[in-house]
Amino acid sequence: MVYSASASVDHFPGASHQAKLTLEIVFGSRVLEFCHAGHSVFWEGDVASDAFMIGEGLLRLYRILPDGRRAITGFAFPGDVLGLAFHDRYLYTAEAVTDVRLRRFPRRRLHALATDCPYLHHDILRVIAGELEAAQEQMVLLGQKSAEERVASFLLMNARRVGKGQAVPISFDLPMTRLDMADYLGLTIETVCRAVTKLKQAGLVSMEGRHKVFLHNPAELSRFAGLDDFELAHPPWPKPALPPVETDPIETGEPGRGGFHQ
Amino acid sequence: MVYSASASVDHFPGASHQAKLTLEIVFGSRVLEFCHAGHSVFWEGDVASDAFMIGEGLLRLYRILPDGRRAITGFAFPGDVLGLAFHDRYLYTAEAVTDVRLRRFPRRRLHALATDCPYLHHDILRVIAGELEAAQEQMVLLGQKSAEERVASFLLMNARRVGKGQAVPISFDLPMTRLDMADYLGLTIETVCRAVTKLKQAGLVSMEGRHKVFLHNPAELSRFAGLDDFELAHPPWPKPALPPVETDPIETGEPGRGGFHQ
DNA sequence: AGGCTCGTGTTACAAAATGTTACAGATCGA
DNA sequence: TCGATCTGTAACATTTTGTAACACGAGCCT
Repeated sequence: MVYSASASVDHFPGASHQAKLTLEIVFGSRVLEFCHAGHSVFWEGDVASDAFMIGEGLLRLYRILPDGRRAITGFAFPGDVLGLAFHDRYLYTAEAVTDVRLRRFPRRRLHALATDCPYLHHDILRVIAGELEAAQEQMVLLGQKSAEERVASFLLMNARRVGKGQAVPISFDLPMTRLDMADYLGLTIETVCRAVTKLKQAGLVSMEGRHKVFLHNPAELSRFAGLDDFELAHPPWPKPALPPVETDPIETGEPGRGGFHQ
Repeated sequence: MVYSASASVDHFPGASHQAKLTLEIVFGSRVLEFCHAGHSVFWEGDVASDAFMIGEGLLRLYRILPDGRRAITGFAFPGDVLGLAFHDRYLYTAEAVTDVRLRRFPRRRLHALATDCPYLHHDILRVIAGELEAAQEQMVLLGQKSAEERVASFLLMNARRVGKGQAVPISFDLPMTRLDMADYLGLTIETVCRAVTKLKQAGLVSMEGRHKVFLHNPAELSRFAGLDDFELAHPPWPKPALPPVETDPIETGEPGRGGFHQ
């Protein structure tokens, strides 16, 4: 599935206590492998033998329904780590959108190392927490947002990768196709196009070719996307607690909106 | 936010190597706390100090968008553990649908214990992998499935909790309201009602009151839900690998559907 | 270079699904 | 029992999709 430049080298024998291992260090010990655009790194249902760290390029992560519908559950960018939180088998297929360079590490051994190294353990949790946060965000998007809000959110999500401090207009590439965007956002290709057109007509966005995007008013776009503000659209942390935090240990919770009384 | 029956007792001092700790054991050392229906265990944005294991009852887990829309990202049932994979703050509000009994354990200390105990470490990963799998499943549901498919999937998801081997008709309770179901499935109350009505008219489902469900033809319902079969609808594992697994280390990946050539 | 062709992207309009609104019936707790 | 809340149904409005036609751009061939 992936072309290996050479045999793997292993710098972490046995289970000795490693002082300050991190994912960066652990994966850094492994050879770079290559995967060409359109080819898969692994398939949904495969035994999840390895975890992967992306070095360069873009992966689409997807599942296929029995009748052929495709759901893209995420994209993997450089620096992302895949496969830490799986059961025995991969939950999705990972396919290269562009040519990809990545490194692999045996999943079980990675967790064995983590048992001996608090740094690595913490690093793994950080990655998994990120995955879960992304999944939550996506559930909100898919369940509650309109087509245009989804597209706006998607653009902002990608803008975030290029750094927040960047001057307006914020520009970046979208290497994936419109079909990828549609399958990720739970829309059709046409609806994605229409939404992009509206955002362009509103002067919030412009494009150069099909994959280069400019955001001319991130703040307004954020409001449009159902987010409070561009800066808050993503970590460090979205927004402060909704109501004041209750610290009283005795029976202080408020009934929520639409509180349930049975 | 939660009523504590008494002060907590701690059976796990220091960082000594504990041979066979599990989540069950660790949480079992803590007192039962209570949270009444309609009240919250914690709020989105709170500092995530504790993890929780549900003893009895049902929680709804949700986030609120700036304009007031509510997205339920999941429900927590007895035996479920919450809060293992968070960053510093809770990603969602956890609110009791029914009266709930649960136990808490400091999150950081839980992970510290896991560093010394492979059993516990494995147990934590198992839980997190389950969370992520549920999130993936939900993303597919919200992004790709029709209203009726979503409701059918939801019923099957709940049916699974009562055990697979049960005789037809499979019966179980749905303690949550229609609004909860709607906010979980990305629909309105009315659409949920319409879908339930259609399933009843098709003879696949019947109800007794609003919260008791009977599934008369789980296999057919599964097909209807966009799943292969009821038994395969959920773990042990959904379905076999899509194509035969590739083991050749040299450049063997097949271009996927809609392969991208740039 | 010119011109073809194929995959991809865009737009318009009709069709379907879902959301809204309104109201009647059912359920549950006080 | 009552009242409040939740649920179910129907008519209508809106959003999204399906279909189809056409535009664009990269690569290929001559």
